Amino acid sequence: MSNKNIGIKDVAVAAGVSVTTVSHVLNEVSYARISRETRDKVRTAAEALGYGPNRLAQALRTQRTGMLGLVSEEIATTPHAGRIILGADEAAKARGYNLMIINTPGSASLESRQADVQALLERRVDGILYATMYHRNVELPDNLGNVPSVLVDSVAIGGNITAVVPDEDGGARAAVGALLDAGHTRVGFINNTDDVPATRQRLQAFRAMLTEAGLDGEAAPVESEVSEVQGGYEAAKRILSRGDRADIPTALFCYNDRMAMGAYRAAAELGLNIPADLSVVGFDDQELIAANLYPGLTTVALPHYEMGAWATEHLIDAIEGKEDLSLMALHPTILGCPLVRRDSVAAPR
Amino acid sequence: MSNKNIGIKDVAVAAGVSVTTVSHVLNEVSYARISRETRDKVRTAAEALGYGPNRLAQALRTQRTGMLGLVSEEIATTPHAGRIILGADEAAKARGYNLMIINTPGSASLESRQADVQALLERRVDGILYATMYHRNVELPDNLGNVPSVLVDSVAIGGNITAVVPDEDGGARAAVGALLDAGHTRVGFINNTDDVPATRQRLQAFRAMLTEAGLDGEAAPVESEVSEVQGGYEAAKRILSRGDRADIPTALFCYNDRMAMGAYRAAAELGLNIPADLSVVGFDDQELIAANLYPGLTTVALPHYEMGAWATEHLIDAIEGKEDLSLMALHPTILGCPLVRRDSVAAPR
DNA sequence: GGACGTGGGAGTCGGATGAGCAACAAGAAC
DNA sequence: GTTCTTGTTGCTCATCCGACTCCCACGTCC
Repeated sequence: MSNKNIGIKDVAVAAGVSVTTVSHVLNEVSYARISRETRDKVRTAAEALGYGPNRLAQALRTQRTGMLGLVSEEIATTPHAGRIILGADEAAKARGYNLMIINTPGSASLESRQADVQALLERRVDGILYATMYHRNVELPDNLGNVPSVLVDSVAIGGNITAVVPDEDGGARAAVGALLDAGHTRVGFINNTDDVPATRQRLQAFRAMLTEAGLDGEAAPVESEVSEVQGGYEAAKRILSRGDRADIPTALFCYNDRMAMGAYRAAAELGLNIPADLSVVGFDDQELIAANLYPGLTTVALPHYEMGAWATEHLIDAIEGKEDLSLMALHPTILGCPLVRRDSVAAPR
Repeated sequence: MSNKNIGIKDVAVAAGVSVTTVSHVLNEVSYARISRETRDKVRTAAEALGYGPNRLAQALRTQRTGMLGLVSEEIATTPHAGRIILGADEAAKARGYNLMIINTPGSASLESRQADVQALLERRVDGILYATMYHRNVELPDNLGNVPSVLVDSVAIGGNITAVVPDEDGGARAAVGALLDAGHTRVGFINNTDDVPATRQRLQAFRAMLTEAGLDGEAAPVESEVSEVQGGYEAAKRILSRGDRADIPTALFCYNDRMAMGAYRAAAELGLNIPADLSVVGFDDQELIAANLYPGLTTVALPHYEMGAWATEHLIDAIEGKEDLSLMALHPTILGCPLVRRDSVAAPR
């Protein structure tokens, strides 16, 4: 049906009016005074020809493309990027925008990132979303400042760009709280070794929660390893094989779901049943892992979808002049990390 | 530095030449005769101003946007989409193209898909990649025919559009072959219940391999369940609890990694050690699962990255007139599924 | 003769491109 | 040696891509 080369001009001819009129009608220009009959003629003709506007021409003239650039790190290696993209795509689509996506390796140089942004700029995207693969501090290419931009899942070194990040503290508190609520008094923390905000904030929240519950937060067992399954296994092994039986934790808070997966294996090898002998809670809510472990892993969800959507909403607001991003740039916006209850937490024996 | 509103015009003024000359120089137009000095002047001026072409204006004039549309199902719910996107993005970037991505729910209606394609068409993408979340037969929106298009990971009902799909048969043969090579003579198959090409082809390959090896392929145990962890668990439980001890398989080929994960649990409950008592091979190579199970799961990788890249390469070839897609539309192109060896296969006792 | 009600002309966004023009050199004709 | 062709080199003009939009032109009716 819809052949591609029908322009406003063709519609004008078909309807027997000028292109100006067609434009007025189709865009419902407020000050245009056009009779109902003419309007109908135009609409009918447009419909019949299967007319669709050439967004390029439109954009050239109006200086608005209706496109958002999204530069994302490691699209494929973590499932997280997918959820950010999804959140952004749905929010964008809802407001009539589309996404241009560029992938960049986590290891990319600043110049290469700058080139990515440049590509987006040349295509005149109305704004840019800059997403990282995990919550951290990033150095941004300076040409990012040329259009409204929002950072997703990280904050800029040097600040002053609007950013949205997960509530590490609240998430960790929810996780530890679930353990405490179940009645545990001896809980350990299996932490990551990377120097990222999450490592520090989760540890701090862990200790604080225990202390606030009247336990000795500073003395609670903490073991750090690389944040993978193997690291979780080793850390759990250590933490669960301490000298005095009465010192061994009955609950473990793990830095992420992968490490929790390792803890599951350690528990199995030690003959510990989850959750009867040992309660475990993770972090990330990676569906593939958390929902598929046995028993299902109670964990804390990172709001990737929500961050993508939030960033997109506010970026569009800024583009449309409904909001001033610079006002929000002072402090990153923090989005909640809800607890997802499955079956790995129970009361201690 | 690079302010955004510098056009070819500004460069022309700065260099003291006409815009035509600037255009000629910057695009290295072959028939343009311009002295070295002038060329240098122009380049220097462009550099100094931080000039970047307005791709919209360029596209409007040349009828080439250098953009590829990618409509992908369920970007976030499966990690597969991410790898297709990555393959497409890298291939596109290598040839100077960018990707416009639109997500569509697997359940989207034909009209909604058509609207997605329409959005891409209005932005005048040079071609479209249409990716599904798993290998299957899809009904395509008819406006897809308006630009060169390639189907990724599925074939069209009614055919005649170029498509690229995984080699189900070869992959399944590699998986079963690994088991046979290890010396197993009693191997079972845990299959999916969905009516998709993979279900049929893998089963057929399974039986054929056994028969070719001199075993009774038709009599080999096969259990079908929904293709999730739980289904794999149940199917494995059944297959491993058959009447006669001497009939119980010593090796299992699982429809996918999630089902294999279920088989791991069933084995553990039955006191079967992997791989000593039971060898297992999966399908999909979902990193999060396959590499993180203990022991690491030997599996078959789906070539998502490769399919994305292949589709993009050929799409661009078609766009640039180097190739005729209709010649390839007769049969889908099949890409290999390589075996990924980990530690879940060993010789039977 | 203003005020409406209707609608069209033409310039514009930024860059691409075929046609054309000036300047100068080499060769041809005388 | 002078003048005229013919050819090159070097660069510019004008137009176009498709839609938006400011401003003007009609005809009517009070």
